[in-house]
Amino acid sequence: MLSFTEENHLKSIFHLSNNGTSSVSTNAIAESLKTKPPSVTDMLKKLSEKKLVLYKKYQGSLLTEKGRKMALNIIRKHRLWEVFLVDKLGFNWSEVHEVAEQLEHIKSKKLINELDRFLEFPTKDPHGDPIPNPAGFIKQTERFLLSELKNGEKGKFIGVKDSSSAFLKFLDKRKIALGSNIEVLHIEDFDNSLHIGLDETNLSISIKSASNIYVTKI
Amino acid sequence: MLSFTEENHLKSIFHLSNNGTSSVSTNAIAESLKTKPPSVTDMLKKLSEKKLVLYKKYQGSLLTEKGRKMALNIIRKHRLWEVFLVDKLGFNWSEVHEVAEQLEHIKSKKLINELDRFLEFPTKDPHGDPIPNPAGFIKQTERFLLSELKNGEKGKFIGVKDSSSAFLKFLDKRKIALGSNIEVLHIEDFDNSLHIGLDETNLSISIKSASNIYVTKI
DNA sequence: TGAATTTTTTAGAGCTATCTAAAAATATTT
DNA sequence: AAATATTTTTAGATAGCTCTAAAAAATTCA
Repeated sequence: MLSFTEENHLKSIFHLSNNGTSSVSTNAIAESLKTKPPSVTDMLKKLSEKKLVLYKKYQGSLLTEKGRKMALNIIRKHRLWEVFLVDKLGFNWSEVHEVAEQLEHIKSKKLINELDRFLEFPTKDPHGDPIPNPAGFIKQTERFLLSELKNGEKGKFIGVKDSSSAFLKFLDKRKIALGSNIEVLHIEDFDNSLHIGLDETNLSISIKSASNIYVTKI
Repeated sequence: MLSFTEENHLKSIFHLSNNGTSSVSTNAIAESLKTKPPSVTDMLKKLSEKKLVLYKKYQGSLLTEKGRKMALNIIRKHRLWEVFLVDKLGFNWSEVHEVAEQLEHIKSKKLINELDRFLEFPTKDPHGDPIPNPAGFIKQTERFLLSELKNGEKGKFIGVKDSSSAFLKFLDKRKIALGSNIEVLHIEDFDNSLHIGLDETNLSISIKSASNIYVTKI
């Protein structure tokens, strides 16, 4: 039985590691959990002993298959509760996260399976993220280039095609980050450049840039 | 913001004190929480500093009005979640307690008020216990133990005294459910066991069981 | 009422999770 | 490649909740 803190660390590592595929730095985990690096180091040792992460001093940490399954289970619970809050209780999608952060730690297999059934087996949460199945399998949603989206369509930024440092700096400067929601507001006729909505701001990017950005439709 | 442990102590004191009206012994609290008396003493000092209980060494403890309100709020949440689990997720009423024990500690006013509305403002939980309103007011109906009924009297089953899972299973097996109408047909002289009429069937139950069943007279 | 019993508290320790300050390792820059 | 900066770990401390063992107070009973 994992503690809340252990579960939160697993979840954080999962999110920071490209769904458990890459290695994550101690500082990144600390920042995402609003805690300090020494606390994370302690926890990594603990999770390593439980065979949930592979941890080597100064070398970052990587989820094991077991750890990845556990993280997916917590994420499954989090996202199902979000669906419940929005669909059944009328929460706004921006209000659900904090409450789901609490509900995701409730321990009861029956509860979560019955909730899943009650919600009629949803496949996406209110933010458009996929809900893992009970076995921890996550259906990869089809990805598109931002340049393939039509006027008015919305996408979530999930990756880049060519990850040259110049392009990554370009994205940083415009605050286009992994997970950003992007709406195509207008496509310019003469140069195919895109006017896009990003959080509260609007900006314009070239077709070349848009052809380098992967999104999932939401 | 109270911790889980603090909330559990308040709830325990409330239940042991006749709805917050009488004083409760340290040992009784320890037993009900499956913890040891020294832990309870520590907690009583803490709750006393927060003005939630009146505590004097060796004299037991009594909820303050503030403490009583807090206890009722936790009980409200517990019972609303029980209704949700039974009515919406199809839990058996003997399975809900353990999960509700976890759910009752979720902190979100909006969550519980929306849940209340979603459930259409129920007034009783699946065990027949009244659900306090948001202000902590609890409506009491006059209730009797089945063992207090005389020959020929009829009652409606509204709740149990001790809701141990063993006893709830006992009731399930005999199809004695909330709302069942029970008639006392005969009281056996030598062991005080009761012959009762239940819907279309008759059965016999021990005085011990009858002392655990609350009814309203009808 | 005085002795025995029970209840309750105190004292002291362990475990988890957190922190700050300082040391060690790694990465970056000139 | 050496100096500098950053990241990460270690060391040591604190707070919350728990325990056992022993002392203190209250209660029971003979």
